[in-house]
Amino acid sequence: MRLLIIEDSEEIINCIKIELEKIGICVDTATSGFEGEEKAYVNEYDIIILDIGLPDKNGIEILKYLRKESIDTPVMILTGCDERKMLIQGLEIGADDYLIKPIRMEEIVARVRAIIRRYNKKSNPDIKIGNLVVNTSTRIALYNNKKLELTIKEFDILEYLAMKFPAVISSEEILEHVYNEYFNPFSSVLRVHITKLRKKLEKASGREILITTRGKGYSLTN
Amino acid sequence: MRLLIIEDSEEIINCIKIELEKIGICVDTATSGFEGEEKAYVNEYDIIILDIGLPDKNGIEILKYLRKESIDTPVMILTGCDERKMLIQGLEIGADDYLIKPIRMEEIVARVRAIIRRYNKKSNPDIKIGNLVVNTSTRIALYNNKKLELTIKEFDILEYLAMKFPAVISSEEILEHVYNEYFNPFSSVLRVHITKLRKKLEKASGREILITTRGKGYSLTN
DNA sequence: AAATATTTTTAACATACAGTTAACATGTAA
DNA sequence: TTACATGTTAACTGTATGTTAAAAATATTT
Repeated sequence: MRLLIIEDSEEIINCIKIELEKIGICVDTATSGFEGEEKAYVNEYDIIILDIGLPDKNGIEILKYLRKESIDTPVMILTGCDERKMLIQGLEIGADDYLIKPIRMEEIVARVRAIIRRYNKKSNPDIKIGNLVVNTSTRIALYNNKKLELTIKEFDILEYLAMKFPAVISSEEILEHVYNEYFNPFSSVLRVHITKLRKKLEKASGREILITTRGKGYSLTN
Repeated sequence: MRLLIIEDSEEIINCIKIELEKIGICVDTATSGFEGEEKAYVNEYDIIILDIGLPDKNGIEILKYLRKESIDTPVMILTGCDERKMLIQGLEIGADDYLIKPIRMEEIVARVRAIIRRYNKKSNPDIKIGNLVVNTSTRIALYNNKKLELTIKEFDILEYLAMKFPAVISSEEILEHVYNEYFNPFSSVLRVHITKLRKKLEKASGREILITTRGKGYSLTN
């Protein structure tokens, strides 16, 4: 689960980030409207928390821009009590929730969780590739209806490859989605996870499911 | 089992709360429409009891809002005898039951039970998982027809896992349904209860019944 | 109302496992 | 052959979960 906060106050950012990371959410941050738009455009987030009162750019503009680019990520608006008018506008454009500052942290956490829950319920969670079934909401993967015992990271990787099937996905892209923005591209974590995941898939299917295309990346077969 | 009452009369709230807590339901309360919406949005309830005649906000509005946010928790409407028209509306929008004030308390209890059963699509209150029987109305759990001596909290946890069998349920979700809104998600209570419950189940069955799936949560086997 | 027993919660510590790192191995393309 | 990309293994680290004992809260008995 990956989230973007667009908020100019470093203090607020830090509080939110710490709380959300505690519950296993991967948090990216942007301290200006432009940076926020950029990141929201380039990366795929599950939730965006958006401050309306940014110095360089109006939060409503950002929201409009996102919806225009058909980025339909749920957006939660942060607003000071003097910015109520904008809030109404925001809700009309399609924000999913709002919070008025000053904020209680538990409240942020509770609401983010609520959004995630609802989002998971709505979306159709099964991805099927041949005999492989990946359920994104229960986070269970089956091969020939037999459960694969995957760790969190292994599942994350499999899920991402399954979502993008049959594309060949580069190591960088996988790392970017499974980790937050500050991952180390020279680390060997991914190679290790790939090895383990590949073994589990091969054991369950008796054949090669996770394929390497040298110089390009990884993909699944059906 | 966790329930929310949205009702402006403190007196009625207290009566209902006391009665329902007697049968092991964990009750949250809201004395205004806004507070009710807020709580229903943030927390996950198994049932909501909703008064139609609230001072600040029409009960029907609240129900509409909930359904729009795809909160599909069963809702039971409370109504005075002069508010019949609204009742019809409520049922159309998707209320699950209604009661006309003044209310007999046994009736509330009976109907709440009925809703729980209907919601779990069960005609009798027994949940059977292998040799384990969990009776949600007498709150007695048997293994091989022998009674398990469980405390209230242990039973609550077992009941919730049994209701969701064979799913793996996260610690958070269990806490959210077994405790009221003021629980601390970083506490170790659940781990302690799980340890004790697990021991009792193991002693009665001679094998492992309550399973941990690291990173995901707990589940029962049959 | 006090004394006692039971249950629940807290907190400190123990353990097991997933995640990561790093060193080394292997394979492939120029 | 060399250089680089990818694979493998094993040790290390950090985090999630398990355990225990004692404190706090609650229920029960006297």
